[in-house]
This record gives sequence, C-alpha cells and structure tokens, in this order.
Amino acid sequence: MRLTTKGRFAVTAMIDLALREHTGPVALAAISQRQQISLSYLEQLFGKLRRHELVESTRGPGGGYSLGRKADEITVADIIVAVDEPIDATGCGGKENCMGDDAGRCMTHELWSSLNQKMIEYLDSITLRKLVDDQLARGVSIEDQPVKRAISTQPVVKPIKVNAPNSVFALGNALGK
Amino acid sequence: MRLTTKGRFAVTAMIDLALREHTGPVALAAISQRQQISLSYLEQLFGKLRRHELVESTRGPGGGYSLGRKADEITVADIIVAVDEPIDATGCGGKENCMGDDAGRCMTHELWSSLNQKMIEYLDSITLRKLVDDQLARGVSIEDQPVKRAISTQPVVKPIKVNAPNSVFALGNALGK
DNA sequence: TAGAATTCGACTAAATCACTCGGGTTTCAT
DNA sequence: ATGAAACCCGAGTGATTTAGTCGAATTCTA
Repeated sequence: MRLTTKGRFAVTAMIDLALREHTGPVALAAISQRQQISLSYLEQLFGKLRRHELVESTRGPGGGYSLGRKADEITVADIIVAVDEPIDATGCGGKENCMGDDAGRCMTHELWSSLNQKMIEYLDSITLRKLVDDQLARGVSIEDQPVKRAISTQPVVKPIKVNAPNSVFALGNALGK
Repeated sequence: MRLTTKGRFAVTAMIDLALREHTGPVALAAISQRQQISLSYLEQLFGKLRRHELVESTRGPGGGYSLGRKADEITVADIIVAVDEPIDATGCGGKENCMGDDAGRCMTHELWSSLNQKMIEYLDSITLRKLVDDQLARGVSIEDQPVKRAISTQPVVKPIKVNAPNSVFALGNALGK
C-alpha cells in the first residue's frame, strides 16, 4: 500500500464525483476546474478507476462519469489500489520463497507486512459515503452550475484556464503535519 | 503525509534496530544484510533519523546506532515524517488563502485534509514498541550473531554481496492487498 | 601510533512519478 | 451528415525519488 499524490487526487476526484452524480454523469472538465487537477491527468486516473469498475463512463455530449457502485460500497483502499497499480513484483508475492542465502528468511517482508495490513484494513474501513457525509456536514456548498447541457443560444464563455500554474498544487505533497 | 518505499524501509530498519539494540549499538551493515537494504541508502535514512533525534550514533569500531528515546515513545508517524521531509510547499501551508478565481475556495485541500488527518492520527497511535512486540509474538528469531566485535584473529570473510540484485526487493512496492 | 570499523557528506546515475501533448473514438444535437 | 462534447489512448518530458560511489572524519583496539 502506497500513499502518494496520485492516490490523493483520485480520492479527491471521487468525492467530487460522488457529491454531484445525482444529477447525472459528471464531466471530467468540471472536476478539473473545481479541484484544480489537469484534465489529461484526470483522464489517466479515471481510466484506471473504470477498469477497476469503480466508475462507469458515458460518452458523447452530456456524458461523463458516474459511480460504478453505491458510495458506501467503495472504500478509500479500493480507490488507492486502483490507481496505484499493485505491480506486486518482487516475485515474492505471497509465499515465503524469497529467502536469501542465510537463515534470514523473508523477514524483510514479514516485518512490514503486519503494519501494511493494518493500514489497508484501516483505509478499507472508510467508505466514500462517509467522506461525502463529512464534507456535507462541513457545509460544503455544491452550488450546481446550470446542470443540463447549456441551451446553446449564447455559448458559455469557456474559461480557458489561462496560464494559471495549476501545477502549484499538483507539485507539492505531504502538507506535513 | 506520504507513504512510500522510503518510509517503509525506515520503519523496517527501526524495527530491526529496536529488536537488537539491547546488546549495544547496531551497525548499519548488519541491518543492511538482514533487511536487504543497501548500505548507502540506510546511511541516508539514518542521517535524517538522527537529525530528528530518533536515533543516536556511536562512531568507530563497535559503534552503530541506538534508539534516541524509548521504543514506546517513538511512533510510526515520527519515523515517516522524519525521512519524508515535510517540504510543505504549495505556499498554501495551513491557511485558506489558496482560492482560485471563482467560488471554489480551497476545497481541494479541505477535501483531503480530513482524511490526511485521520491517517496521521492513526499512524501516531502505533508505537515502535508495539511493532516490536508483534514481531516477537510471531516468533521471529533474533539469532544473535557473535555479538561482540569479532576477535580479529582470522578476519571474517566479508560477504561482498556479489551480484545478487538486492534491488529486487527495493524496487517493488505495494504488495497489493 | 597504526589500523580497522564505523559513521558522515557530497556527488552522480538510474528509476519512477507527475504530469503534458497530440492525437483518436463515440455519441448527441441540429 | 456535420460538428461539438465528451471519453479514450499512448508516447514524451522534467522533476523527484531511489540508489550507488567515493572520500573523508571519527574512534576503538592493539
């Protein structure tokens, strides 16, 4: 289990999606504007989320993404595992066959796996529904934009996101303590 | 709060250290062999751990590292923060001054910070002592090598760690679920 | 004092991450 | 049909992380 900015962005985007999917599919462009995540990066993340069946896509105008199952059946661990690609690797998947040359056994993995397991269990106990409720309790305003596809008499001024370096947020991490 | 291989290695090494420091300072070379972590990387990690006063160093022959304070006063969060360098960055340290141009506020950070806080609190509740006790309960054999500095009549054959790619372990991550 | 064991610190190289770019493909509205 | 809105995909790039190398500095033993 890893915890990187990629996972954070995915969780953030999923919360945003869960907050608004009741009015139909949510376009990535909208999430991109609200959460300051670049559109193409979101596309990568949602590609993985879709392959893991955490979201469903609707193509064409008026399309977007909706949750693949109910919000209380999606956990934070699901999201993070989906975008982080287990990779598994090391060849020493689950068995103890990764011993070296002396009696050390697979202690390296043993040592970490216990804590790792606890982390996973913890993150698996937090559902998307819980996070959404937390946000609503905090009084986050959803302030729907004109929801249905804009009646295209006067085209909406498209906010081209000039040169505002949205990577200012993207780069950082931690937020320490 | 980030959770990368660096943090995992640091926690693993600290457990190894805590398991054996009762016989005096533990040399990084020993941890390197047991846990399959490259010596130079360990040196980097312990440099940071030392600056954060989680460990103390003793130089010269018979030297090594020992815990900076008692094992039940060191938490997993302490270790991870020490090696991960908060960096803080983003300029939007703690305040809400990072709003964009429309009413979106700092929702991106708001969204994540709640979960982030929970993660920190959780990892801060797990002490090194607890992890060590878990390992001992699992029956991990400590199997002390000839503890005191080897009587240097016949020099011990230094296991040069031929070309065994110890990075096999170093590379991977996650271990999925 | 000589020599060995060990920690320090700076530089360097390889791998991975966090994006960006430039194209597609599907579907709806007119 | 045509065009626009949205999802799809894969290659490319720069910074960070990870790891390795070398040369010190320190301190114990003999």
